[in-house]
Amino acid sequence: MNEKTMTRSQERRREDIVRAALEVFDRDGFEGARIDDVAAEAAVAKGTVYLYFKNKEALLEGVIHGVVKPAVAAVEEAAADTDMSAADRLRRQIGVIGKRLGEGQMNVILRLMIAEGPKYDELRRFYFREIVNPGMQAIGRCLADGEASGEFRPGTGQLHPQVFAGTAIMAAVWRILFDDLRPLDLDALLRDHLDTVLDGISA
Amino acid sequence: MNEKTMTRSQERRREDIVRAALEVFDRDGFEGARIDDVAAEAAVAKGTVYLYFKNKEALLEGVIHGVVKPAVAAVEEAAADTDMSAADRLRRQIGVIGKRLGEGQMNVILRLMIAEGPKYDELRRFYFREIVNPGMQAIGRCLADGEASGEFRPGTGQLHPQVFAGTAIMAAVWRILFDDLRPLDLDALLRDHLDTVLDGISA
Amino acid sequence: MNEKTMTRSQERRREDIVRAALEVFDRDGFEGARIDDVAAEAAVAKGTVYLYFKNKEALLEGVIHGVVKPAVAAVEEAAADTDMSAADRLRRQIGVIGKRLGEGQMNVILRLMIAEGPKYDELRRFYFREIVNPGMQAIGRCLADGEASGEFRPGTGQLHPQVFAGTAIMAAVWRILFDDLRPLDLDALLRDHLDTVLDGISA
Amino acid sequence: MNEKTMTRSQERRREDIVRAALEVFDRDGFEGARIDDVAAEAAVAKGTVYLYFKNKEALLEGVIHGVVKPAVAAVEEAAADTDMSAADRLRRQIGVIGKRLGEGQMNVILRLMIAEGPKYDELRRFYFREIVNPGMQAIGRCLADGEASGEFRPGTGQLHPQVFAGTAIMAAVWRILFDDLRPLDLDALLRDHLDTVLDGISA
DNA sequence: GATGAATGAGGGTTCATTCAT
DNA sequence: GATGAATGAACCCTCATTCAT
Repeated sequence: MNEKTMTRSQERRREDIVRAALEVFDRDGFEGARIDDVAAEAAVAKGTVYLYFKNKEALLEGVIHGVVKPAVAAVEEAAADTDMSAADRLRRQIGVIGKRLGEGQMNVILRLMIAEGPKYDELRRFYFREIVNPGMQAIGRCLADGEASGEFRPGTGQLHPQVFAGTAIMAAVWRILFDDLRPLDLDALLRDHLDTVLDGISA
Repeated sequence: MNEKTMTRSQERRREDIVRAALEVFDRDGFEGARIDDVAAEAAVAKGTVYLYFKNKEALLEGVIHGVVKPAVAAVEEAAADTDMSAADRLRRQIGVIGKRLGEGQMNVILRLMIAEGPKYDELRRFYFREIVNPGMQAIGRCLADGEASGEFRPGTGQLHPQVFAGTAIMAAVWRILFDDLRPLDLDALLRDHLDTVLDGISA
Repeated sequence: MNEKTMTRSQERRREDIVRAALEVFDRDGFEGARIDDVAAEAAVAKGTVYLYFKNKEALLEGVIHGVVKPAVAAVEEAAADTDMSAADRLRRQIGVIGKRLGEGQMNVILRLMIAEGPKYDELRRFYFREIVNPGMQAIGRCLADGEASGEFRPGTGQLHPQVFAGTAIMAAVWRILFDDLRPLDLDALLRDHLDTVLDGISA
Repeated sequence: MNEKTMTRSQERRREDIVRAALEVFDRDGFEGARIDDVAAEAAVAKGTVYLYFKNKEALLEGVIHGVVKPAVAAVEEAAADTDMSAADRLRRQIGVIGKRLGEGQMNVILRLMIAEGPKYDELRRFYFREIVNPGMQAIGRCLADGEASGEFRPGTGQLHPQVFAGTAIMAAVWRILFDDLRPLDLDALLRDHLDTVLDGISA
């Protein structure tokens, strides 16, 4: 099945399988997931999965790419908005990252990456290159711009961007592990975080 | 094998197995780990593993307990030190968490928890109860005490403790996934983080 | 697809498929051959193969028939030549068998027959009836005629024809298995064989 | 499972599996054989087969080695007997080969070699090196010795040994394919063959 | 008729767990 | 208690065959 020559209905089928795989991976983890279940969830025969993905690892890639690619667009779009103040840009940037990670699909991707990434080098590189690095750089630019404009105090541009993204990661991990034990108010958390760190860097 | 009636050498044996399992789980993940490999690494026969742990899940528990229990002590110890200023206590608290998560065994535990936690409820509860919740509470106490003493600005006691722990989690995840692609200076990162958030909450 | 009502181009298509199958069976064996590969080799779609052959076994039959039928004609033609001396007729007969088996397509057929024959009874019967038995009888007639005419010593007519065909079979098997390890000079081998056995039976 | 450190009962188990595999391979061919059936025939669990053979190919090797090795001894023993006349030595040599190939296990091996040999290079080389080449050389020595002693006519030493082994191969193939359609009297065939070729080369 | 995507039974292999020694 | 051979359920993947277009 050539990816370039897929018909409309084939593309839909491929998406069905990716969607099903995401769901099953979320429920059972990657190793624990059975292709049988993915197929059933996608309402296709087991063999059909292998028409679209050459093996289970390719399916994992498909799932991760499927979620990461649109997210890249969102991060880029947030970064492109350069009219606002540095603080507002930072708020927006962190907000986008936090929302994606704290809820929905990117949450599952993070879990898959942490669980399976160490075994699949190319996947780790892809994830770093496409989304993590650009995200860190976007934050870094906000910091540098804010310092340059005098909005943030001197030295802010040198801070690790991870300081500003950490809470979003924490929220994601919390959601994966403890959401039923102690639910987290994502918006309030991100607000606390931003208020605190922005106060910490404001001139 | 009753845990109460173990001889000295049996306890040592058990520890060998736990140590070996931690190593193999770190290398291959929990699902990817073979009991054969754990046994070989511990220099015992495969059947012996089952004398000390009734199945693979129990071995996972053993590994996690083995790392978490001493860490609990460290967190408690850090929290007990109430002579210092709130800021110093917070620095110390975050430092302990960050060091444990950013390097060494707790890093592996976090990965195991994120990967397998959703499948093993009791483990998640244990992890939350024993280490996460106490850690969050210890941070919360620092914040409340600092606010009460006027060291931190009003409202600080209401902030989510996750704001202060997030960077440590981020460091752990980074170490798991990207350490070879972009190494992280853990000390510098934690310093950036603490400087920023402490500035953000200081009165 | 009724074999009687095929158009010219359909017949050509069928032959293409048979030719392709012979090639793939030669390369991968019958069990190892994939219908996909046969179709690709014949430059038709996979489904098309099933328009001409109801299943893989029928394709095997088609391949074997396709090679055996013309060979039958050759054996018959060689047998029909009754003008020559018995020795010359025998030489010719063995030569035809040896050439067919030692090189080219009949070689592949022999391999397929030995590998798959035991599983496909009808095929074995066909092969025996159409080519093996007639071949043995043709040799037997040469021997009997030569004995009757005094050209061969008494008793020659009672000898097993297999004695005279064995070297050709050996050559075929050798070619299948050891051609790269120790190439065989087919003509020289057959000459040695004929010289020896003819000396052995000459009056 | 280390082959050197096997206990008596493990060796017996291994032999059981090899024996079972030979039987199933004989019945269904190598590709058609299911490990399940081999295990059942050997009265062990499927997994046990994999304790003794790392995969199906290794099992095929085990089967072939198991039959070829004792046969090598027989060929060597027959070749060692240098007291007899060249003709008797040749009779004996051909007899040993013919018996082995015409009946019993070597027959199955030949079928397996012809069917699967082309796919398993190492197996072909092993078979050639261990049994075919030594067999051909043993025959060649008989011929050369007989010529040297004047027992055989000049030039006999130059003849292809395959001329003398061919009928045995033919018998084997016949037995594989046509034994039910036209049974072969192996002893009579070999006698015919030897009488004929020995007459053909006698001085 | 021709196509090739879809199907799903089947089989090789792995590995957690058991148990006889 | 310690061992490691034995077990068999489970699962990924292949590929002959079908069938909607």
